[in-house]
Amino acid sequence: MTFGKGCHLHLIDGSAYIFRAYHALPPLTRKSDGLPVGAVAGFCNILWNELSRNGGKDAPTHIAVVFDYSSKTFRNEIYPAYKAQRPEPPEDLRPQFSLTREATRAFNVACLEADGFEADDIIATLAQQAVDAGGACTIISSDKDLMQLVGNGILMRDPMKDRLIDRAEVEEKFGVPPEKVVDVQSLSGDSVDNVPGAPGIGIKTAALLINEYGDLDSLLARADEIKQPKRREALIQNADLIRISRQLVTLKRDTPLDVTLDDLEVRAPDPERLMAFLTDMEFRSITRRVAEKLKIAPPAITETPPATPEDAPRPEAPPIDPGTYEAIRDMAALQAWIDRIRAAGHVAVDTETTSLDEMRAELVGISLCIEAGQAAYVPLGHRQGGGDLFGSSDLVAGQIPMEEALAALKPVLEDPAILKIGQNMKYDWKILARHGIRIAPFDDTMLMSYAMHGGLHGHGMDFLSENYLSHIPIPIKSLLGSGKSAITFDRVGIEDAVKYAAEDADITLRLWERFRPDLHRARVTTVYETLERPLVPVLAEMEMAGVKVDRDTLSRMSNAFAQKMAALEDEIRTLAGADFNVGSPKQLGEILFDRLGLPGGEKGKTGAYATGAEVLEDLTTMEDSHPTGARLAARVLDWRQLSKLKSTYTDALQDHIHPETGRVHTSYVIAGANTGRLASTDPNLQNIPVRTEEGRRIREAFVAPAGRRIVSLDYSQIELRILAHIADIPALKQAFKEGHDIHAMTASEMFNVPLDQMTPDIRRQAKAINFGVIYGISGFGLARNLRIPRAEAQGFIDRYFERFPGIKTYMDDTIAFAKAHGFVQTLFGRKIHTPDINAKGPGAGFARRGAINAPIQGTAADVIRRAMIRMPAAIAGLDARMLLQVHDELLFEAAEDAVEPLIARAREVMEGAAHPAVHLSVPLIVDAGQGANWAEAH
DNA sequence: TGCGTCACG
DNA sequence: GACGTACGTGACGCAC
Repeated sequence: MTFGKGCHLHLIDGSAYIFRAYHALPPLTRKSDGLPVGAVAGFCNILWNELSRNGGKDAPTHIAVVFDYSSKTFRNEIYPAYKAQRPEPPEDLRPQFSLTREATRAFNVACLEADGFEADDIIATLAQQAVDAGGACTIISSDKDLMQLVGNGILMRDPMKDRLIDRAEVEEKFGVPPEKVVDVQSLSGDSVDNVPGAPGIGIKTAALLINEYGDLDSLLARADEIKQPKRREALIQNADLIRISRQLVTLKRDTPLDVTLDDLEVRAPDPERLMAFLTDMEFRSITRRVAEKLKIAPPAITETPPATPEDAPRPEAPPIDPGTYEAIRDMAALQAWIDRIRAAGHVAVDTETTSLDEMRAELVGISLCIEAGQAAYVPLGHRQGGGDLFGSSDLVAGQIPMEEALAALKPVLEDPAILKIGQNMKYDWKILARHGIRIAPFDDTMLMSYAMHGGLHGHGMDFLSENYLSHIPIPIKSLLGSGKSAITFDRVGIEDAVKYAAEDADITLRLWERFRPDLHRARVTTVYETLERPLVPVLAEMEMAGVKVDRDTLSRMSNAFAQKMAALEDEIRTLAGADFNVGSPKQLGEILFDRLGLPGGEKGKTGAYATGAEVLEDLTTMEDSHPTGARLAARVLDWRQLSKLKSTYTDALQDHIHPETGRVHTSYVIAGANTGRLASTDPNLQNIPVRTEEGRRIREAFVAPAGRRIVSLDYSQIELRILAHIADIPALKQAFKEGHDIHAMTASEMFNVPLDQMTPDIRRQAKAINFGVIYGISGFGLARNLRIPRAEAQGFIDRYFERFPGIKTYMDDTIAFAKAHGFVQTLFGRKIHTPDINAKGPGAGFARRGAINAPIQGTAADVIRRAMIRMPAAIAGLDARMLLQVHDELLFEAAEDAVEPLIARAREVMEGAAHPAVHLSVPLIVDAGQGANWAEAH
């Protein structure tokens, strides 16, 4: 039904519901595992009451529940203090936010939120759309901030008092009609939300003034006419603040939304899905009430607490049998599946393509799964086996035309009320984005596993299936072959493809069913929902944007390197007196230590001499005793540097320039690094040289297109700042607050050297110690790094611990925590498991240092993830985009006149990224640069 | 495929 | 008392 005259939209203020439910009910926890669910129970009750209200003339034809997305909105850009001193939600409420959204979907009601906007803005926008379309709208809320909307077909209803709020009611509260509520609020301000207003003027006075002068602008223009001196001055002095206040309190009626009114049509809940949710929450009375109303038998709720998550009772699922999967070959069959998906409210999705490179891959088919064992595959791009010289060939018959199938699936994949489930969703998201489809909302089983099992094992589907479902999936090699004779998926026969592809969707769905309750039990729902899942579209957009790389610059550098290398090779062979492969460590070792008889040759476990940079650097100091060997070692070091730069960078990067975009598109691995860091692959753009002058020039090839600039922002000393906070070191915190040179301060403290007598060498030693602390310092490691005797290094460490005793306490406490729990945590709750922490032997050292480092490195990783997730909304409207992340640095490309505002906004987001979840006791500082290329910007 | 090496934070 | 060690990554070439 198209929304129009006679339609009635109900908009429920979900966030207000949650807080009301939370405060109205005693703290209630789920019996089996103690998960706090009181607010969810209250929310379900209110929502169910709302949905079961008897018809009548105000019965909704369309309905949605609207939530706040986060505490940071566009209003913070206008006025940073806005809602800033809002208290943190209580600890036992936080995990319930996501559950209420799940509840909303379980009731089959559209669940809306928008990054950068308040729920009130979405409500204002949809209400306006509803009346513009000739329909009516009822807002279910008692929030006074929404009262400005009342009138012209928009009503409010207080859900608690069950009372209508009409124009008269608003006028009673504010002393003015709804259209002038904004004017009154601008003057009176709001101490709870930190809206400044004019000091000394409350609602009563404000209404009086507005009624006298007509509206706010007239009032401000004629402020000097006010008789009372205090009021007059308050208005004249604070005219700007009042205008800012107006911007803050005025609800945005044109919030960008990805749904239309038609998407919000009332749908009956799917009894099975709703019951599954309610029984999973262990809500006895609501389950019974809902079951009665739906005329079904209420399922039993088991309350036996599981001994461990692994022993939790699992619902019976049929065995995985690829023989039962369906091939969807015509629109009728596809439509039937779409209907089933809509009824289920969720679907596991997997795309099959011709390549693992999302920017080059062509879509071949899509598999779908609604419940365990119920899976299907839609072949779209399968081709005849042979093909001509150019690899092109005809499509196999019996496939729905791709555009037609995608047009039918797009509304489902983008429907806010249908949850899409994937394994490594960033891949499928990018493939479908290239066909104009933006998947939302979604869950990702890989990221769920990462949040729960980080540090325990990998999170690829094959491993997860075998480990958690005891099922080994069909190997892709059995279809594609391997090596030179490997084929692409479009050449796989459709019958085989159905089995393989649909099985993947089936497995994904089963993993999701299993992981969903586990996520709550492991207390990592917030990590998953705030640090993992929202990163997917952000990274996908960055990867698709790519970074422009200038081929000519790289090519010229490659040629120059080749010439220098050839000259070095000649010299090396002359010095060696033999022809050998300089690139072979084995041959080089034999030349140095056997043929030339240099001392210090040590063979490793493979029987080869070690020839690493450290070994060669030692040899270069033997100019007196072994002049030939010393010079040979020096030349090899030079050659190695050039060889690295050429093979890994100037040559390889050229091969990664995309033929159509002319840009390099890396791929970030979200669930790769144990600590929460991202990893960059194909190519790795997180290790582009910078430490040597020659290497740094490679960054000149990373350029901005004409008229644009590269902008780089990076956190200054973020890990040391986090260490100072976590370990609570007053001296370090003080130094950061006052903006001192932290390494110099450390040196001064440790070596009793006044700051004005600091030498670079003493500072360098202190810097090495500071880094060593982050890495889980050892006397041996520090000695090797500083090239000093081990006893001396140990003396430094002892002294450091003496001066900063909190560091030692942090280390000991962290190890003890890891031994007791089997994991350590970041400030944001990310868990990093430490399975080897109780190991005996040399492995124990690694595990201990890893446990010390992980909370620090991981917290820094969490901070920049939070910044990245907020960044798109923060820079919306600027001609600028985020391109790369390098652990503590974000790289952007921007139009020249957008550079300044970009730096201002991005810096604010990055420096404030820990808020509001964590209040760091040290400031985070971000440095910024810009230029025509990365070398200039950094 | 494993190892050594070396690029980055 | 000896073991072996700074933390976290990915890509390349060689040797098997």
